[in-house]
Amino acid sequence: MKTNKVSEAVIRRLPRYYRYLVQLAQQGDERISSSELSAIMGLNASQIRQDFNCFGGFGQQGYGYHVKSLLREIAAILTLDHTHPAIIVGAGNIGQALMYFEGFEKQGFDFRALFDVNPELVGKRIRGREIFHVDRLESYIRDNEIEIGVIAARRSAAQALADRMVSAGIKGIWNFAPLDVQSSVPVENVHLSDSLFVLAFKLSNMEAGEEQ
Amino acid sequence: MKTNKVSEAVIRRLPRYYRYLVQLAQQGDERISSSELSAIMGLNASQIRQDFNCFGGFGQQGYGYHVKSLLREIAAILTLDHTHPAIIVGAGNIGQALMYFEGFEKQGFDFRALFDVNPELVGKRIRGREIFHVDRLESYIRDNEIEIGVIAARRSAAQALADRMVSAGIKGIWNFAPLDVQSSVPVENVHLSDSLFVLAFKLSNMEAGEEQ
DNA sequence: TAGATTGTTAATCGATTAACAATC
DNA sequence: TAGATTGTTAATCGATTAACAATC
Repeated sequence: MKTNKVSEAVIRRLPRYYRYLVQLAQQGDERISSSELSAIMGLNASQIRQDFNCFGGFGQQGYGYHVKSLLREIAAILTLDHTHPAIIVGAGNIGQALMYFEGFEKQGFDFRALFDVNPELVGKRIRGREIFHVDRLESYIRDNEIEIGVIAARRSAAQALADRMVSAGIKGIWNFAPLDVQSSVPVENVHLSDSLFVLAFKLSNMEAGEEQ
Repeated sequence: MKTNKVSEAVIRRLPRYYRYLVQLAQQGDERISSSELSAIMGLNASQIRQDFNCFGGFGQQGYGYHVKSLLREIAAILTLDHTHPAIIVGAGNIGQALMYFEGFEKQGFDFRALFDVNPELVGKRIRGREIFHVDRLESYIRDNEIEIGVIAARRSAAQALADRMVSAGIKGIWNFAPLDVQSSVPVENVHLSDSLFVLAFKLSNMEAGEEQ
């Protein structure tokens, strides 16, 4: 698996391939060609082949792609074949909702603890995972070799929390606060309101039937 | 405001401009040039000018952009200057968490009701908004002229819910279920796990310090 | 007026799509 | 072998960036 320089566009399509391949595998499909997959996903077949070939050839001429093998390869590329220890900072509605997501756990994302400043929350448990005071953030990250830090805190606290987590050795940040967190480690900003605003824009500006 | 053909890339930058302009306005800045904004946002100044000029010229040669005016223009483009009646289908953790987001309401998104199939949830209220049985989905949408339908239901129910909402006259769908909902109206798919997978990929594949 | 900065056209870059030889 | 479909190179398309005349 040669991962030289994969463009952001390709990376963002990988989880989508993964989703469709899981579905194909579940319905028992053994093989699929790039053109069949392109029809299902609404992509171009060439693009699909180009994308897969960023990571090495997974197909076979005259046959196409073996669904299970391809799925395993994509899962490996996305590192879904190992566990990612994670914590959630901010035990409010978003933090708690994320903790209840069963899908993440199945995919190897292990949300081990929550952190909050609210003394009424500290000590409680969400889905069996303890809420600690945020004072213990750094030591917990170090002691448990946490990889991913989820920011589900208020906007004003987000950047400082990111800095603290990075200094404690976190490897990546999943940010739900409505600002662009800056960091030396990879950050994924989930801007829910940005997405809602784009929808609102399209509501008024797209002609009927323009969307797939 | 001439909105001819604005590319998806430009549309997705608009909420980001909006966020930064809100901040600039809050800290009392009166004017900003495209190059100053480009430095703050990590974009190219030409791109910023090109983006704004998709919607008409908001600036003034030799001066730059008046922050408040520009903010008002971007808000209008994103239709944040009027109210968007919305409902949430699925009163589980995600649905409830979205209902508790105060930011959306301030921006004109009015989540008026929730819907669920669970009889233990039906009749309860979340933040003052009633949870109805999903049987009443279509009539509620029609009677209250709901624009936006949020899908916070399980994957298996998502597509059928989308179809039902569209047939009842919904104008756009904000989908949190982990599949690509197909629809004749605009859809914004918020794929949380996709975003987490991208982060996991970058964790292993990005060299230190590659991220901004 | 001189200086600054936009609006806009032109150049570049990168991503998508097409084409086809390789090969199962 | 013939047919099918990949892997990969080449062409196209669109988005980003640069340049500069217009103008406040």
